[in-house]
Amino acid sequence: MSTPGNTTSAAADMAAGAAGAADAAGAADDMAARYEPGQVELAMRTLWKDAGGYTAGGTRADRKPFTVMIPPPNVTGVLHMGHALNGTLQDIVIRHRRLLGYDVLWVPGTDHAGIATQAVVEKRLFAERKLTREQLGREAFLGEVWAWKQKHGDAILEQFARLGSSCDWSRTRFTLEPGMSAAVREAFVRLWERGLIYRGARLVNWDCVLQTAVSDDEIEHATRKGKLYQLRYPVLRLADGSPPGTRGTPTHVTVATTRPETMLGDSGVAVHPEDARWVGLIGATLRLPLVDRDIPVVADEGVTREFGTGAVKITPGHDVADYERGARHKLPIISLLNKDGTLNQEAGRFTGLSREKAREGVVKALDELRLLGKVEEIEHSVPVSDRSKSVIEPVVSEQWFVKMAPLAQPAIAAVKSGALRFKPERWSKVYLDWLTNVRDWCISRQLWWGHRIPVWYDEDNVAVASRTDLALGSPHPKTGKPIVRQDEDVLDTWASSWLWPFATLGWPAASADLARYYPTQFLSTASEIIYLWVARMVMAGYAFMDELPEDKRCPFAVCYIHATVLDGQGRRMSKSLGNGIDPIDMIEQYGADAVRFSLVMLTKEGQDTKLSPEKFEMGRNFVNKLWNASRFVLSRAGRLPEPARGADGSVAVTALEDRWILSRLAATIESVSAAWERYDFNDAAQLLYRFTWNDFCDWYVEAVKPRLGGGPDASVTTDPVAAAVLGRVLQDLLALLHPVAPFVTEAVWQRLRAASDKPLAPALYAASWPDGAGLRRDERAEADLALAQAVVSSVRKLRQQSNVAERKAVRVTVALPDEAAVAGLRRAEELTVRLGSLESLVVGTDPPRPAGGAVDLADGVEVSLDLEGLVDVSAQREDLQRNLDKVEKQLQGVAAKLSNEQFAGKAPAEVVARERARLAELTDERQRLVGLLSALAGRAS
RNA sequence: GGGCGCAUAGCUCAGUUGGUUAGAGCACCAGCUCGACAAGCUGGGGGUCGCAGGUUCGAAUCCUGCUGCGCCCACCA
Repeated sequence: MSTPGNTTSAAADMAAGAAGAADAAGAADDMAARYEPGQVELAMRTLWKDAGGYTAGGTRADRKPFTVMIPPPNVTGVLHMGHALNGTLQDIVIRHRRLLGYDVLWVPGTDHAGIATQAVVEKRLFAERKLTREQLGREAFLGEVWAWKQKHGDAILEQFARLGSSCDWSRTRFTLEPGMSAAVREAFVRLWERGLIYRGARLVNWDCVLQTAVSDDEIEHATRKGKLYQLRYPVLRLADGSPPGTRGTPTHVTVATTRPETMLGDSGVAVHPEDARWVGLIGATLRLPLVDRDIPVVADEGVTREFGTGAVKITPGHDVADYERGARHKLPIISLLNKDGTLNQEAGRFTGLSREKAREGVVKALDELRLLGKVEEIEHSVPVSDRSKSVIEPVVSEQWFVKMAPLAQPAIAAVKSGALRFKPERWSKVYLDWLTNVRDWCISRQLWWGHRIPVWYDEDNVAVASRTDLALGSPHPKTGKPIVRQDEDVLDTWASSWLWPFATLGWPAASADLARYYPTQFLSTASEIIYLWVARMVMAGYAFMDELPEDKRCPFAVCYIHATVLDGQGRRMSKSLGNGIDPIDMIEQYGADAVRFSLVMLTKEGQDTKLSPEKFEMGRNFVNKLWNASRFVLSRAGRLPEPARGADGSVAVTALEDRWILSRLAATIESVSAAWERYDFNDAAQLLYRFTWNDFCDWYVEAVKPRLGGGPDASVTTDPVAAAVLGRVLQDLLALLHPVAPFVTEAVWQRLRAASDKPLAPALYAASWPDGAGLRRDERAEADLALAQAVVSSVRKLRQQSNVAERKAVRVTVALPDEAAVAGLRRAEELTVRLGSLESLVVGTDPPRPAGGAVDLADGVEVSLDLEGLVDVSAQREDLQRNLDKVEKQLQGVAAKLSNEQFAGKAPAEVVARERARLAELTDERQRLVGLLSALAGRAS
């Protein structure tokens, strides 16, 4: 893969040039011992911005496109941890694909969030100027909202940028801008033409504070304390006209309700048709108290006999279940409420009262009439508006609806056919369940901030939808009569955001962007908007992109549902609880890379995660480790030459540690590439963490130190092979880490570039993904080095156990299980001696053990230190005994397994053989440990 | 009421299709100013994998039930 030199920009060159002078030693001069994220982030953002490389198309117009649409945050919003996580995941995908050479487009933008934004501005207007929107008027009020949007609306995008998000800022969109209006109107009119839009009086969720209808998906259910009241309605006459009490029938019907004031709007009572208690009353007429209305008793299968008294009052105007029940029995709908939640003239003497006052009044009045039964304290669930937190009232109101069932079909098929895949997969069930039971969508909102419904009426109230504005007085396209008004309402916010994947690309115009970047490949979002947004976008894709071939309509191929970020106690982070952790605070405290890396390390495939500020230390420490390792390489390795290649094209190295790290690098490139590709973000981060910290820093850098100049021994000069390997590993490592930690990797890259003899891309973000060229797995090097690691670790342990200073050279004898291992350790001898600070190393399958000394035995590797009486006998004994206990226990398990005939008969031969070998190893190890312990006992006495 | 998820070391979490000795970070203990890094280095201790059954030669892993916690959906008034 070639480095895309064509993305070179003068600015990046300049920044790179400034970062390091021609002499390599200077590359690390300006690197502080502690990584300072603030400075680096500012500099890198400037570099990226000036380079302009986030803009899609351009010199990459010949590449394969890869598109991601940001879930547009609300303009009113501030960045929270969910955004930070989601922004990080999307940026990882985008940066990874950019490095792979794709023409990536990540479209940023914001959502006008009708209700939320209007509420914020209304609140401020009242707080600052004591004005309501009605006092200001529609035009002036909208002016206020726009002014507010201009001033605060981009704050959240700026916060995304601080996180390092590499969005194409030149394509920033807003759901209420003119281009979106054209899309919204086109979509509305098309639905209208297809007969999928209708207006009707329906029971809707009414928010009495915001005075608008809200959709089912905008309400939440809160558990509140309340009372369950029993009300007694007197029987007026039975079905056949006979008086109450005839044939032993009850003289009153007792019903229960948590909202007694709604009884004013009752138009019937329902009982189960087979309920013995009430069967005689079916068809009877009741006299509804307080309003003296005559209402029937009807039989309804839907009534649960076991619940309460088995009789249910029916209030079709203010209860969803009753609305349907009332419709079944053709009962009149009585609306009791004004828009603000006060009672209207239907409420008789309670007219004008608030819901709460009316409730008190009704209860008191019924009590006085001795028609109030039992009153119980209960906990029940109450619908509450997401936005205003006020109790939602179901009310009957004229609204616009979209018929959803036809739109849902292709969206269901998309998941069933695999055109759309959820990750984690389980969310597809949630998505499908909603779509298969989808209800019609109430899309009108009684707000001002939003897309005005493109419907006009003539003097007879005949409605028509239009792509263009119809002037007052102009002829109605259907009736020819003059247009007298436009619909006052605006559309639900989601009626614009469901068009996001293509409206942002210019639809309904046939734009080049739309042709090139639709459909997108990846969408990452929160589970809570699967219904509100994800499902609707898929429906919209199939409904409006229908000129595209079937397989190009689905707006995204993968929908990744990210983890929910919870606080340290496992609660949702929310403003009201005040338990949120501000990502910007964290970025300032720990750095953007640390925030990104920590979030990815902490969230495994959409599993909810508990977060507390200290968690970011992990990322900060890691970034600092990488920074310092880089600082070391740049300051000690001198110029970094391009590694020489052998005849077979592989990097030519002979030193064990070189072969080993390149082998580990090959493995890491492969596994990390696969993990990013699969969107297994956490796996990739874990792999990178281990490779960077354990393989590269702990072992390779330590192993290679003596081959580098600039150290304590002035006579040592840098081995060019070591420098080449260091350069190569660092270069690839930076690229591998760049998607998750863009700032630090770019900052180091700029310096590496200055120190490297190989021509590197002027900026890492536009460089190329490591292709593993010249690298290969070297199993023998990995095995040999593992032996060295085992011996060195044992030596260190014995040193501590015996209080021998770390750098004091010791004589060591190692006994290994077989000749192959002996040969392996001999190949790693030089390294072992050096890293273990050994004076001498004797290796064999059964070498003569030093007379007195400390011994460690693990995994068949027996390491003895010749210490001549320095041994702390009790510590040794304790350690060996603990070891022996463990071995005994394991031995028992393995022996039991092997003596089980079933095991030998049924387990695969390979497994049985492995167990046999294990038995032999353990037996040998036990024998040795017993011997060592008895020898120790002899010495102690 | 229905659905989904979680329960593994003191804490936060990994643990692929069942198969040698269940891992990491933090915390803890002990020792380290060694020329990248104390945001560090080295070593160590710590888990009957929520409970009870079942399937299997073999279960943290698969099945059933239970308990606890969380989320989503739902018109039991």
